[in-house]
Amino acid sequence: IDNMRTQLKKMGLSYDWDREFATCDADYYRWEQLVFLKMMEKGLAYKKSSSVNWCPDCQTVLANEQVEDGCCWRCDNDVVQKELEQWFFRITDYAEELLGWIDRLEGWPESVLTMQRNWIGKSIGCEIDFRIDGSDVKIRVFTTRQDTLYGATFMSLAPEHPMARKLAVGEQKEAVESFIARVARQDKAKRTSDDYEKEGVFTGSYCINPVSGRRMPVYVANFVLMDYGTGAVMAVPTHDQRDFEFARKYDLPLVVVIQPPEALDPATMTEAWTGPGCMANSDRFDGLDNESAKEKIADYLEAEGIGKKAVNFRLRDWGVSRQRYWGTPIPVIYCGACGVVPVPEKDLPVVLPTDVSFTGEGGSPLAALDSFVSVDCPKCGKAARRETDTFDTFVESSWYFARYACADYDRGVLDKAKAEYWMPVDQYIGGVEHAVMHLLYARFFTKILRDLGLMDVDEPFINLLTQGMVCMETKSCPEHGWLYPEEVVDGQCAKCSQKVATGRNEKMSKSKKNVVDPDHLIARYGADTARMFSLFASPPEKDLEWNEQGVEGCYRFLNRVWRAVFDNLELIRDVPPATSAEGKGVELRRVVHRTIRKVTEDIDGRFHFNTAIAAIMELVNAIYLFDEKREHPEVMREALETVVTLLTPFVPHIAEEMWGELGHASRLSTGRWPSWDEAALVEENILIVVQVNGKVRGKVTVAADATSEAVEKAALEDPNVARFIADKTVRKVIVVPGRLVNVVAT
RNA sequence: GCGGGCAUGGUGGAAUUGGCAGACACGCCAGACUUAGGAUCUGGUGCCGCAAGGCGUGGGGGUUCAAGUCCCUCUGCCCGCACCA
Repeated sequence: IDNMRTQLKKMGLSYDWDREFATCDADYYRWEQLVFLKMMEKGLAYKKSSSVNWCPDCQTVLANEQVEDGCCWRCDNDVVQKELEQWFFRITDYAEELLGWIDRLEGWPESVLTMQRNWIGKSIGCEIDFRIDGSDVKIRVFTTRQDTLYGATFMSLAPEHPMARKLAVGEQKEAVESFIARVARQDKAKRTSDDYEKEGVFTGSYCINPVSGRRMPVYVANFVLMDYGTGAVMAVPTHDQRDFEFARKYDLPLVVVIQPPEALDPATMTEAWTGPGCMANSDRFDGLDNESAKEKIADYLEAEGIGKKAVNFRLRDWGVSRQRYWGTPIPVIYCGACGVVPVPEKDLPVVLPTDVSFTGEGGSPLAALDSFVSVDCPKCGKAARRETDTFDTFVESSWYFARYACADYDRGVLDKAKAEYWMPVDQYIGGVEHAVMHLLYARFFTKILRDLGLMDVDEPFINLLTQGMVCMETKSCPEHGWLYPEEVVDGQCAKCSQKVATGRNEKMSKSKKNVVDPDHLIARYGADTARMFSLFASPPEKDLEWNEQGVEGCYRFLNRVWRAVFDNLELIRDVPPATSAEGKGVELRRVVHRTIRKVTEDIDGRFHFNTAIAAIMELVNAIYLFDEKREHPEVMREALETVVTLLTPFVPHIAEEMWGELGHASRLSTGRWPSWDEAALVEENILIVVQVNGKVRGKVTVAADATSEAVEKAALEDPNVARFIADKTVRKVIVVPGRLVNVVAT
C-alpha cells in the first residue's frame, strides 16, 4: 500500500487522501460485519450445506464466478466439488430487480449489460408434475418448451436427484448405483467440457405424461444438472438436440409435435427441430402455431392442476465463506446449546488476529488459533467456538466506494446526508474482467444497503468506463524464471547473463512479472511525460500492447511547449491575451478556439485523451508556424496561455510552472476551464471538395455564406473538374453545404 | 454451440452524424544550423507510376451521387457464457 501510494503521488494523481482507508482496516470491515448481522436478521445471509467449488491447493471455496475453465482464478489449479456448510447471500432474491434495472443503466457499455443479462439468465416457462406409474409420487420438471409437452417420450434425472436412487428398481438397481457413483467421481470441469459424452441409464421406472398419457421411461442422465431448474428434464427428442442424441443412442421413441413447412419424419430426422412450426399430435392444440400454443398450454396446465407458470434464473446465491486468512472474519459464534449465534453488535469488530502462524499448507490458520476460536457464547455464556471462515474479498469491494464517499466515521455504516449528496458514483472505471463479478455484486450490495435503510440509492454507478487490458511480453530466464522488464539487459538475464526467452503478449500480471512500473519512466522523463505518454497511446477502452516506443515523442513535445513559452516571454510580457484579432491573427485565434472546443469535447464524457492531446499538438505546431508574432503579441499570449491551460489535466506540474512564468500568481489547477469563443471560430471562406462521380477532382474556396447555386457554379468552373466532365453529360450535382460537391456525369 | 467485440500505412492510432481515409505521434528519408549531434528547426513519407492517373480501411457481394462507417456473406483473432431443459 505504501509503495502504491508513493507511486500514485509521484504521478501527481489527485485523490482526496484524507478519505483514504484500507478494506483490511477494522475501521472498515467492522461496518461490513454489522451489515452482515442485519442481513442475517432479514434472512438475506444464511448458512447451508451445499456442493461447492473447492480449490485443493488454496484449501478454500470459490464462487462460480471465480472458477475459470475449471481452474482456480488465483492459482490456476483444478477445482473440485465438495460438500460443505457455507454462508450465502441471497442475491437470487434480487435477480428480477438486478435484471430489470439493466435497461436503465444507460451510461454502461452494452457488452457489460449483455454479460450481466446472460449471467442472471432468466427463463420463462412452466413447472410440470409427472406422476410415477403405479404410485402417487410425482417428479417435477421445469421447461421453457411446454409447447412440446405432447412430444415428451422419456424423463431424464440428474444423478444427484433425490429420486434417482429411489426409482431404480429390479435388475436396473445395480446399474443406476454404479452410474451415479461414476458420475460423482468426475469433477465439474470435466462434466461440462466439450467432448463429454451424453450417457444415461434406465431406472426401470416409468412416469406418465400428464397430457398424452404416454408411459415414459425414467432415465438418469449425466448431462442433467441438479442445480438448475428441478434437476429433472422432460425429454422431447424431436425438438431438443440433447434429447435427440440421447434417444438415438438408447433407441427411445420420437413424436413430432411441431411441424415446420417441410414436414418432419421421425424415421429420417437427423437432428432435432428447434425452430417454429405448427402444432401436431397435440390433441386440442393441433394446428396452432407453437408460440401461441405456449401460452395456451400453460393456462391449460394451471387450470387442470398439472403444472404452473414458472420463472427460473441461472443466477445462484452468492457463497461468501472462504477458508482464507486474509479477509473479514464472519461475525458468528457456534454454541453447542444455542446453535448459530450472531456476535452482538456491541462486540464488533471481530478483529482479524495477527498472531497466527502460516503453515504454507493452505487452509485458514485461524482455525488453529485457540485465542481466536475459543469464546464464550454471547447467549448462554458457555464455551463456544468462533467461525473461522472469512468473507470473500469481493464483499469488501462491493461497497467501498460508498464508504469512501459517505463514511459516517465512528458512528455508523454510512452518513445518509452524505450519501444523498455523493451517491450514486458519477463515473466508475474498471477493467472489463469485472463485468459479472464485482459489478454485479456492487449492484446487489447497493440494493442491500438501500433495503437496510442505510442509503436511498438503487444503483451504484451511473456511468461505467471499461478500460481495455494492457498486455505485455513475458520474459523468462532458464534459471531465474519470469523476469521483470528491468531485469533483462540486451536480451540477457541481469543475474546470470543467460539468454532470455520472450513469451507472447499477455495480460499484465504480477506473477508473470510482465508489468509496467511507472518509476523508471518517471525517473527518466518525469511524471508529466509518463502521464502524457500513457494517455496519448490509445483511447482507454481499447486493449493495448504496452510498448515504450513513442515516449520520446511526448518528452520532445513538452520540451517544445516549454521553449515556445520561454522564447516568447519577452514578446508577450506586457500584453494581455487577445479577445479579437486582425489579419493573420484571426487564423491563429481560430485554431486556438477550435482546439479549446475539441479538447473540451474529447475529455467530457468521451475520455478520448489521445485525440485531445493530438489537438493541442496541432495548436503548438500552428504557434511555431505563425510568422506574424511580432505584429500580434496578444494573440501569441492567448495561444500560449491556452496551450498551458488545456495541458493542465494531462501534465499538471509543467503546466503550473509555465503558468507562473507567464506572470500569473494564481494556480491553474484550481482555476477555470477555458471556454471557446464562437465568434473566433467563424470562417469567411471555406474549402469545398469537388468530386466527379465520387472521386475527388478539385477543391474550390467559396464564401462561407455562398448559396448552393454559387458553390455549384464555382465547382463546375474548376479547371480539373471541367477537364473530367468535358466529354460527358452532367446528370446531377449534389451540393453538401459547407463540405463538398459531387458532380454525376456520364 | 450461443452472445459480444475487433480487423485501417513499417508502428500506436485518427476519421463523434454516410461526405477529402491515414489527423497527431513513433519510425524512416532529405535539407538547414553546428567542431559535433542520439539536440533543434524545416520539408517529405499508404501502395503502384516519370507523369497524368490508378489502386487502397481482413476477403467477396450489395444499398447509395458518395461506404472505414449501413446491409448480406465469408475468414481470422480476442472476450464472456457454455449440456440452463
